[in-house]
Amino acid sequence: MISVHVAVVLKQLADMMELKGENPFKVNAYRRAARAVENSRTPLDSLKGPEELPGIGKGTAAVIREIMTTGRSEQLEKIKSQLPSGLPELLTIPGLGPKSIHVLYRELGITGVDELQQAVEAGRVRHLSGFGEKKERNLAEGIRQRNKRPQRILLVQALPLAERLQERIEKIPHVKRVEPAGSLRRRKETVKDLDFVVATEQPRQVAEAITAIPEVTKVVNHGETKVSILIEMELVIPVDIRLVRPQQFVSALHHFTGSKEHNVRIRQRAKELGWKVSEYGIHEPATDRDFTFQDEQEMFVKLGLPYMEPEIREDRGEMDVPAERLPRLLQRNEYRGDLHLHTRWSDGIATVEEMAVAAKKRGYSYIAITDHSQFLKVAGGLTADDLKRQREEIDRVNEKIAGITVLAGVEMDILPDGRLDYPDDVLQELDVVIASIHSGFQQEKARLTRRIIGAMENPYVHIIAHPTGRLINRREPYALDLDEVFQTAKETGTILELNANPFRLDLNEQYLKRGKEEFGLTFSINTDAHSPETLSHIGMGLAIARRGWLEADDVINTYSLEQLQERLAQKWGG
DNA sequence: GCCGTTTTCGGCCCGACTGTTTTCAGTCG
Repeated sequence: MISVHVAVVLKQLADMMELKGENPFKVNAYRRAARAVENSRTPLDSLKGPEELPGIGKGTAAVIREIMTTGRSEQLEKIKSQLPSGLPELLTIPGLGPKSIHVLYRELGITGVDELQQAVEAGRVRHLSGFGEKKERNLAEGIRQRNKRPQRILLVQALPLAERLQERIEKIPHVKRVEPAGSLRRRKETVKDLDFVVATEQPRQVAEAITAIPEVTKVVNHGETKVSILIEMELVIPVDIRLVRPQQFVSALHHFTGSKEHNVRIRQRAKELGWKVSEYGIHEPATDRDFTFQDEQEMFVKLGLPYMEPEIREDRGEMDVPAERLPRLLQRNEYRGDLHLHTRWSDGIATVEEMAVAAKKRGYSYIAITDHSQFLKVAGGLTADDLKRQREEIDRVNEKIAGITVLAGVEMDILPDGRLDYPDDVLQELDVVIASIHSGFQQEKARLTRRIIGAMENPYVHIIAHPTGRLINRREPYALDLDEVFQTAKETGTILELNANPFRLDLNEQYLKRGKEEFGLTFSINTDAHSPETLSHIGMGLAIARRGWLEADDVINTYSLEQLQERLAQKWGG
């Protein structure tokens, strides 16, 4: 985890140097170094030296070594002592960048958001060079927006909104094609806004029509080829729409799908080949020719690259590994069964049979019923005796319904003191034992880590559910030494879950990638569904798994029932 | 600060939009 800390410090250093007005290329060099450290398949302490990573030379390597030995950077401390501590937070105000912050600080002595707000209200900002009345008003609005702190929108909420809006735009005359792009297309766990690319020969007319959509509550920007609006459907969400000619559509779609970092690498690549990539196509200056494409595959081929799915376009190695090392990402139809489901026996709303029928409809070959254990009284946790009676019901369902196998399992609490909620002789009787934490979130890192590791060391515990306990926008992950957890998972053959609940998505994509690449771990993707409807959340889980570079072999839910049982049994072998 | 089958110096991804300027800087994605 040392790499994570080093990357954080390097990014801080870059931010502070930017505010100080350092050479932007120097600032960028530190940002690139931070990314290189973050995305390296090999952790820093396993390298001969930081210089092995691309973009890291003598200077940055020395800073990294310092952070690795002392935990801090003297250079950063020094800049921090020169610049007021409130400046970096000014960067979070939309429309305000390092240059303007520098002027505000130099001319008005502004060192924080509150002071800026006062200066704006007093009308002192408009007189600065490069500022004016309009800019001052925009700043006031920017501060308001920042203070509202718009939460990022969950992917599961954004997807249906995007679909509805897409249908709206498709109906506008002269629209030839419209597709969502941006982080939504890359399937990030949350999105800030929706991006669309529209193909049309009549951009002005179409732009007009878009601003006239009834749900549009505000037109933020309205240029020749770009419209920014606020849409109010179930919630208010910013939407950016780019209008291009039909032959430019594919390049524009690629460009606005991003990520920004991926695009930078793509353009560098093109430049090496003597071309220029923009949202309009590939330009060859030598011959003054322009290339456009029928689909994205064609564009990647032109650049001599293998096709990269939107989910991995993050500059997290996809541009650096050889084509054969790019993952064959997990597909929806490879997923054969959900291993973490609740029923009325605890806090679910459906019966075992109803869950089995719904799962069969989705084409699954098996499921596991894993209700809560006795400790979780608020959720109606089951006693050992309840489990026996539930097993009888599961047996009956298995006899009644053909074509799907229902496994008997449990989601057992790891108690606050680290003990497990059932003795081994109870666990031994079950097909699938999931262990998880629902209490003592505030405990210290060592203690929480020990609780999870203790559970993994039990020979009957197959899976650790939602390992970090985070809830997106609601609760931070609890303190955990994940390196230790990953190491123990590897040694004991314990499987870690990617919980597909849209608020959890836990493990997150970066942990999945690291767990796979550094530790060779196997994962299980489960919905934790409490109703037949929420079985559909598996889509979110699959999306995050793909963003974590997972392939079918990395996920036990793609195994046949036989393979699955064999893999679960490996736990006994240690 | 980093980097080099054109380079050890002079570059470093590209374009739209806004608001401030009268030809462009700053910000954003």
